[in-house]
This record gives sequence, structure tokens and C-alpha cells, in this order.
Amino acid sequence: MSRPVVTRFAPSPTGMLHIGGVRTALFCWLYARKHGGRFILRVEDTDLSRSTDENIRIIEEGMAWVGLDWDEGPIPGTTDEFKGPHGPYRQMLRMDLYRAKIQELVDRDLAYRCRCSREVLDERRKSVEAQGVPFQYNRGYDAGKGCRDAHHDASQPYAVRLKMPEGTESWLEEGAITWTDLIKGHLAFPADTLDDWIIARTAEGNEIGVPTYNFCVVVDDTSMEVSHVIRGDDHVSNTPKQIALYRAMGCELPEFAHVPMILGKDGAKLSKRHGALSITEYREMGFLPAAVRLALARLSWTPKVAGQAPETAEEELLTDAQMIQLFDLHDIQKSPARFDMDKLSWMNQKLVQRASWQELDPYLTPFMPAAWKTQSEPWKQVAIKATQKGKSLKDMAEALAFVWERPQSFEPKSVEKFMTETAKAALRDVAALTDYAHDRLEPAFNGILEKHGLKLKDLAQALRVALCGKPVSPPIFDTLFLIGREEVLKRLERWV
RNA sequence: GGGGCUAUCGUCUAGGGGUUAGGACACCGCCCUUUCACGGCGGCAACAUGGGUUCGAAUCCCAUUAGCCCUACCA
Repeated sequence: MSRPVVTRFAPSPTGMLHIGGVRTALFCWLYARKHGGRFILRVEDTDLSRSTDENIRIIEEGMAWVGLDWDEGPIPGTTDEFKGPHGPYRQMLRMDLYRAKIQELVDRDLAYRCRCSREVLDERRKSVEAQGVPFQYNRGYDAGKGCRDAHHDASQPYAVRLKMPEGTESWLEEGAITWTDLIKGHLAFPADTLDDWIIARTAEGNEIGVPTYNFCVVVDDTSMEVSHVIRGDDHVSNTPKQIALYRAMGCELPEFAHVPMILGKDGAKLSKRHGALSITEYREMGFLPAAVRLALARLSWTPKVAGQAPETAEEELLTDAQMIQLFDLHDIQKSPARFDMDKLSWMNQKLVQRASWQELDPYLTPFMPAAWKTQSEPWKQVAIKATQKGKSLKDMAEALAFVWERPQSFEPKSVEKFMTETAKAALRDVAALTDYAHDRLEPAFNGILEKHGLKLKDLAQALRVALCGKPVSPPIFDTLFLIGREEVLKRLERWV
């Protein structure tokens, strides 16, 4: 029963890496890491029109950015190179394997050729459903009417269907296909509600056609020795079909764990309308990958420390190491969760706050103007620490924009409020200062304040307005230091 | 139509026969403060509905309602 833990994530290259998919991948990854197992990335590229190299790259880059490394799968940047013993890890390159498996099933009489044309099928479906009965190929109302027993015109092309259990097989439980889902618990699907489904599409002539999704998945998962199939809830109903196939092929069943879906804020299926769907967009919004991992992990999963759920904000902010240590499929919710951008923002803010300026620097660079890279380390350190309270990297970059951009305009209200004659007189003294080191500015300012009978607040606000056009900026000494004396003097010119 | 899953504050959730139904985010208020923030303190706010079972139900059972998934020669 117990074998090495192997999990997999199998996205289709659709042109983006979906946030819901990333969450599923994250659970697979956490599970593999926790149990010292392997995590596979497999590309389901049977939709030829969308499966471009470019789209595969998007998956690889998205996974890499969000920090989910795979032990087996594509080697990024290549088209047909893979790591791992069970390659290739792209379905289109596995067609020979699929066809061989199908041939074997047909030879062993566990699957059969179906020569019913689409037209015939559509017609039959229509007439059956007109009577309020569900149409199932070779099942129920339609039992015995298909190609399972009677072979029709052998000159016609064919699809291949799997023989589904009749209801009396010994591995069924009271006529039902069952399994104990690691998240959903014991599940049972009456066998007579499942029909002989197609495993290979019709091809030209006397060929086996392109295999269908549910077939490929099982072949891949068995041949790649996947021990735990952790996937989206939307596959629950596919599982009994797949189990029948595992049985037919005589393969050991993996454990199944179906993770609930992620819904939008309004409870509807997550879509573009709710904001960002693609992992790339979260990067562009200025979220740290660690924050995305945490926020995603905490949707539907409640980590328990000695049976206790987090009780403080501190306990909510798990590191990767803690997540790996605490991860348990039993602590995953059965019901879908709504995605809350506010919570992601909060987590991001907290992680930004805790990071050192060195850690933040590389993540921040893409949001900064080119001049950022040429700044000295001490300067960057002040810049980062002065803005490290923002919710996102983007916020931080915006909070620093004043350094590179002279004010386009000055808020009239603020000018009126803070630019008094005394304040301007004090600004003249500020302009005379030469040393912008923090510990020099403070005593110098005290002298100026005393001379003019001002409070720090009055001077600071006047300075902000003069330098930034608005009464908002990092702490005033940092603001001066970051802008630098030369530029400060230029911006002060019009006011003194 | 058939099959399957789900249902606690606005959101994520804890709790699974006896609790003032707990926490986090969001929101609101107060404090701190050189601005904006951060931070601190406090507040608001929930067991979908109806039947059972029971001395007692958010918790167990059934039904209803609502949502989602499968029911494709899509994945």
C-alpha cells in the first residue's frame, strides 16, 4: 500500500498559468516535499492549436517565479529535453505509448471498436432523451444496442470505448465504483450511471485515433508511478471512469485527493472579471512569490499546530518550511473558497516588512527606473527601509517616485496651508545645509526650528510640499537624503 | 433529466451533542505620530431553511433551497 510519494501537476499550455492551477500545484508540491517524495510537472499539450513553445515557457516561468520546483518534467528553455526517468513529459510525445495501451486493451477484450457515426449517436441521444431518460452508450435504456457485442460494418472507421463494469464485478461496492478520497472522504458512484466512454477518437481508415484526456491521464499517472493524484474538485466525477481504466489495465490505484475550487469574491467561478487570473499578473502587481504561496495555501487549508488552528496574525504568517512541516491533506476543506485579494495584500505587506533590504532589492528592481541599479548600497538601504510599509513592491516604487520625478504641480491647498512666510524663511536655512547625513540633519533642524519658532511638523510639511508637491513623503530626513543635496537645492529655488 | 459534491461573521476559518460560537483579513472608533503609513487598544459581525432524534442540536438524520462539477469522439 505504501510506496514512494510521487505527485504531479499537469497543466495545459493555454497561454497563462492559472492561479487556481498554481494552488493545486502548491498542494502537490507541499505534499511531495513534506514526505520526501517527487513532484512532477507534466504538460498536457494535446490541444495543438494552443500548445506552442511560447505557452509552455509561460508555465515554466510561472512555476519558477512562484517557487515551485519540479523533480521531473521539462527542462526550461528546451522543447524536447526532460529530466526524470519517465519522460517525455509532454503528452504529444507519448502517443505511441497511448496507442500501444489501447491496442492491448482491445486485444484483451477490455475495450472495443465502436463504429457508430456521430450522426447515429446524436440521433439516438436525441430520441432517448426525448423520453426523459439519460442517454448512456450501452447502458440503461440503450443497453445491448451498441457495438460492444455486435460488430457493425467493419469497413467503417472506429472509436475505441472502454468496457465499463456491469455491476456485479467483485471490486465494486454494492454495484458502485468507490474510493476513499483523502479530502472528500468515501465516495460512491453507481456503476450503472457510467457508460462505455471513448478512450480513443475516430481516426481515418483502420487506425486507432487520438486518445482522450481521461485515458492519457491514467496512462501517464501509472507509467510515471504517481502515488497521490491531487487535483481540482472538477475531476471528482472523472475519477470513477479512470478507476475502471486502472482496473482494466491491472494497475495499482493511487490515492486521490480532490481539492476544492477557488471562487471569485462574489462566489462565482473565478474569472477575468474578478481581477487577475494569471500568476504573471500577481508578479506585475508587486506581490512577493512567498506571499502568493502563503495566500494560496491558506485557501481551503488550515494548518494545525498540535490540533490548533492559527490564533494570531503571527501564526498566520507561515514560512515555506513551516507549511511543509504542517501540511496535511486532512486539514483541507471540502467546500470551495473565495479568493480575497485583501488578505493577499495583507500577507504581502507583512512579508515585505519582515524582509531585509537585501532580500527585497532584487524583487524591487523591476518596478524601479533604470537609475535604481546605479544607486549605492547605503542609499538603497535607506530607500527600502523608508518605504517598507507599503502593501506591495509597486507601492514601494511609487512611494519613491519623488526621487526621480520633480513635482509637476503643487497642491494649492497644501501650499496655502504650509508655505507660510516663516516656513519659507526656514527653508532658506535648510538650503544652506551641506551635510545630509541623518545624524547631522537632526541637530541642524533643531537649530532652524528654534530660530524661527517652528515645530518640526511645520517645517517638514513645507519641505515636502516644496520638494514633492504634496505633503506626503517618507520621513523628512530620509526624503532629503534620498533626493540629495544638489537636487534639493534645485527644487527649493522657486520657494526661497 | 441522471449522478456526485458543498453550505458557521462581508471573506478565510476554529469548533463536530451542553461554548458568552473563538481567531485572522476587511470595515469602524480611539491612542501613538514630522506627513502618509506602521504599530497598539477596542468595536461591529455568523451556525441557509424546514422537519426529526435527544433532557439538550451549529454539531447527528431526512427533506428543501442555493451553488459547483461530471453527464463531449473538450481538457
